[in-house]
Amino acid sequence: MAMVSIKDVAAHAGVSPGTVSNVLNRPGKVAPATRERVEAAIDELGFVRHGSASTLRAGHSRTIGLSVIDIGNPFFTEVAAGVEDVASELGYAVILGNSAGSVDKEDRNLRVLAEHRVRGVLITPSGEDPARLDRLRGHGISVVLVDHPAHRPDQCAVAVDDVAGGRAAVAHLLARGARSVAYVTGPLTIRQCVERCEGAKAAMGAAGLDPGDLVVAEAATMTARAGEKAAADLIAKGLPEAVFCANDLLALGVLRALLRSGVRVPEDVALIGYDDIDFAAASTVSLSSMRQPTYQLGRIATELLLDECANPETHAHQHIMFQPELVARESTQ
Amino acid sequence: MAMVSIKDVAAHAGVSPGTVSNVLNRPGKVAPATRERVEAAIDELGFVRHGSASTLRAGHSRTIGLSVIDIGNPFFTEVAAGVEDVASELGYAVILGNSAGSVDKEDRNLRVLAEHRVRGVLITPSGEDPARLDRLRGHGISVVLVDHPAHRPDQCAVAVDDVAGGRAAVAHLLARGARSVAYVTGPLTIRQCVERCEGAKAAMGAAGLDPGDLVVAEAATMTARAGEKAAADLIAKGLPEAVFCANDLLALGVLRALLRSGVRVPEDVALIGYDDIDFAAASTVSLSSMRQPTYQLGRIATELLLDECANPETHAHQHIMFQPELVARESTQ
DNA sequence: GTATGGACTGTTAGCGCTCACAGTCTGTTA
DNA sequence: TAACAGACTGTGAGCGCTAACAGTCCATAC
Repeated sequence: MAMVSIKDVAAHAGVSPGTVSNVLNRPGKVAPATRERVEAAIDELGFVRHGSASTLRAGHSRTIGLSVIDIGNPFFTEVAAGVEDVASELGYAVILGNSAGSVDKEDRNLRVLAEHRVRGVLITPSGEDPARLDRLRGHGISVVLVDHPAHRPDQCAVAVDDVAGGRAAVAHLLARGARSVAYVTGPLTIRQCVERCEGAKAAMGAAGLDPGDLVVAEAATMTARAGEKAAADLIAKGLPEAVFCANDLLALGVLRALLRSGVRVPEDVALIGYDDIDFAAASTVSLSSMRQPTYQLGRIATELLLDECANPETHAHQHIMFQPELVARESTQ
Repeated sequence: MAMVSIKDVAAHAGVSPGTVSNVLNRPGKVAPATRERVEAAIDELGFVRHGSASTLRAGHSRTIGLSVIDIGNPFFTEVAAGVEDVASELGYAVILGNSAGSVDKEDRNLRVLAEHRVRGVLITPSGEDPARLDRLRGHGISVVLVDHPAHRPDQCAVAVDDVAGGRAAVAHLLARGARSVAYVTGPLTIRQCVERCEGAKAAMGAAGLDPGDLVVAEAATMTARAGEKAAADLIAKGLPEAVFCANDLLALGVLRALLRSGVRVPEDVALIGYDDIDFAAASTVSLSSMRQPTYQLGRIATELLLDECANPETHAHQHIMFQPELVARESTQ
């Protein structure tokens, strides 16, 4: 309980506080014998550096912020795992912020991050207003966008090509012979949903079909339950030959509703999802999906961020755009 | 970029730095007119308090740590959501640590948390060595155990009764008429797996069966893939009438393997999982499971922790033990 | 006019650490 | 022997903020 400080360590090891600070931060600069003595003192006294004092004096912290839209979504969980792994390898702590889709909550979280003077922020923005992020940069906090294209050139961003993903998914359905396709989507306020839709229409056009014939069923949330409901609507209206869902949760819901209604997948209706979450492969009719390099997204974004922090002059901003990959399984066989 | 400090705000508003600090921390103590002037200055200058300086001087931060075993597991994700919600309501930031089941990594994470002088730590411990946690207490950091019984009386803990859960799950299977039961479990180094097993055996005994007849199939990980493999082994050895899985991921794997082998669920084999993750309800044969108040676990643990921080003298340590709840679905109908 | 008290506001001394710089000490060279 | 370089180590200022305390000012009472 007796808060042991660098001074206590110094006294115990018979050196000056500056030397203790050196063994902590620049161990090469201190004679091996001294270093060992200091390290022994640190162990004996159970000294732990006071991060705030260090941050205050040094002018920067060893902390980054991660702001995601929904920590309950396996997609973001995997991103977070990638972030956490890289950060922890490099001795950085991660402060987690969950915006839950609310721009207000996101703003509050960003404020907390700014107060902590985090070194940088990884964010999948909820809103489309870049000004809020520019404010962070005003505090010397670097920002890297995750699963979102860059707002500006002097900024890193790591994204996945959602238009290409939508195109590939629907092209796959059409290649199987389907001539009528429905797109079950989440709210069309979500950029990803819109772009996947664009891609889907492009694929229709490329196959000589009218893009306007794509049946779009918009669900309120991107959950399995919403998918079941959407499927019920489709059944009522008359089923298409194939269904493309904006994520796997929706697709699992659709799959379940179809099977219960006696519709065979893929014989009667082919089905493809998006994200390739673990459960896609594990469902009873295994689900075709568009795989995204989710964990890599987190890893690379973090590497870019920490490089930007470590080498502000030489750092080259990058806009990385991954291509999603088709994973064909039973549901489109 | 020009780091605006409390001093700049003071100068701009024509008051002293102490007054600015007062409007930040004790707004009641300052005259309304002055307060407004200061607040205007804060807005105009875009001032954001330097959290590290504040922490250093005040002696405590507004940050808590959360250390979980696997952020990829929906169970922990939901816990994290509960933690994040409460923390954010009270203006606390959450530093996330993922131990990935490694005691070493957990130790590293705890060290980072100690350096940050977090106010407290919420942890689902990987190892069973309480000494490591006691070291945190030595730095004045409160610890609340999550999904784990308390190590000591002067400590809060929030857990779920895993023995009762195992008992209820198997009792449910036996009540359906099953007379032979297999338990598909994760590594038996995991406390939860062991206790659910104990519960399962207790239920056998209570039904007049020999607890030693419980067939225990231990999988290397708690994933769907491991569940499939375990099911293949069971099929090879001869199927029991019912299967209890230590979590839903295992159960989904078992379900898939059984259906593919032409085994009907629940007609030929009844199946129950544990955790009641979203996908349990969404699987093709919907999965019976033991529901745990996961989100509440996170919320309540955080509330206890922050109460302990806010009222160290009056705070009463609590050991809360939730009871899991049986959710019967098609797989045990 | 003086005393008194209440309501604010200003002053000040660090919190624990880092970093630039100034010292010291040893061994080497002219 | 004196000068000097090289290798460490000590010194000290201060990062931005808070909280205790010491003013200041005005209204009221005597």
